[in-house]
Amino acid sequence: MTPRSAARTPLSTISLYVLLAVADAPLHGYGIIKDVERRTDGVLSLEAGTLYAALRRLQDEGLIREDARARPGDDDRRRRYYRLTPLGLEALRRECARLADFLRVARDKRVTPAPHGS
Amino acid sequence: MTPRSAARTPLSTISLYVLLAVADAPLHGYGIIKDVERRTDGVLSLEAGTLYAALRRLQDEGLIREDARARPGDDDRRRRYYRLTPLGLEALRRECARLADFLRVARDKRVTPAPHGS
DNA sequence: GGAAGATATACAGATCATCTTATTAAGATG
DNA sequence: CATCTTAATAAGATGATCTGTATATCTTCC
Repeated sequence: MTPRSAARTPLSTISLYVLLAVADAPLHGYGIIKDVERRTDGVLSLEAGTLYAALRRLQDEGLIREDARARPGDDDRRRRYYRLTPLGLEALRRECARLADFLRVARDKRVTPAPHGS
Repeated sequence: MTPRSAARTPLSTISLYVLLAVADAPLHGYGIIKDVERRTDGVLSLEAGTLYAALRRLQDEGLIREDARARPGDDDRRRRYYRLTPLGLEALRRECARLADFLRVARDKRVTPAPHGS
């Protein structure tokens, strides 16, 4: 435990969406592509080559891992399921904090409207 | 190149921080580097080559433009000041909305703690 | 006023993530 | 069985970023 090794930061936009896609439940590659597409309204549409390369890197960095048991017995046998590791969750949280900081500055600079009174 | 409404999306992390740095007032290249470094606590430290290449791209896309008049008369003459264009502000706002969406999903998935309640 | 060091921009080459395209194969549809 | 969609993988191209170097200016100090 105590995974002190910091992942490369900041993570790329694609990596962030991949981590988010598998944050609550294991998901397979093709499902991740569709999940990201849907969540971003098509703004970020991952090509297969991009996604599977990213999955390999994220595995190598220990942020996700394959979870063969996550696939139901009656599911498509080609599917390979991935889940977030504790290290991956930690990285995702750290990046979320960075994004929140970014938005806070944007509000201070009047780029985005303040939540309530200005 | 007549930059029409849609900038390449999503913008890279570096581009986002550059746009944010010049969002409220014109700033010169070296100042942008220091601004980004400070804001991210050193997580994102731009090399000079990276920054000036990014500035050129952002100019080509019409998201920023050089503003010679922004330099005070008694200021370092080497400095070249850049400011956000209306198109750049629009792009930055759109990206902020995307980041906010991302964080909303992260909260829903219990990656980050909810602000309050629920 | 000359040397030294920090500031500021620019450019060239290398690296690596992402894009593009193609291939293979399993599952679904008719 | 022919075809479409789903699913994963690989190879080559592209392009953003990284590394290092060069050059010029400004500041400081002796």
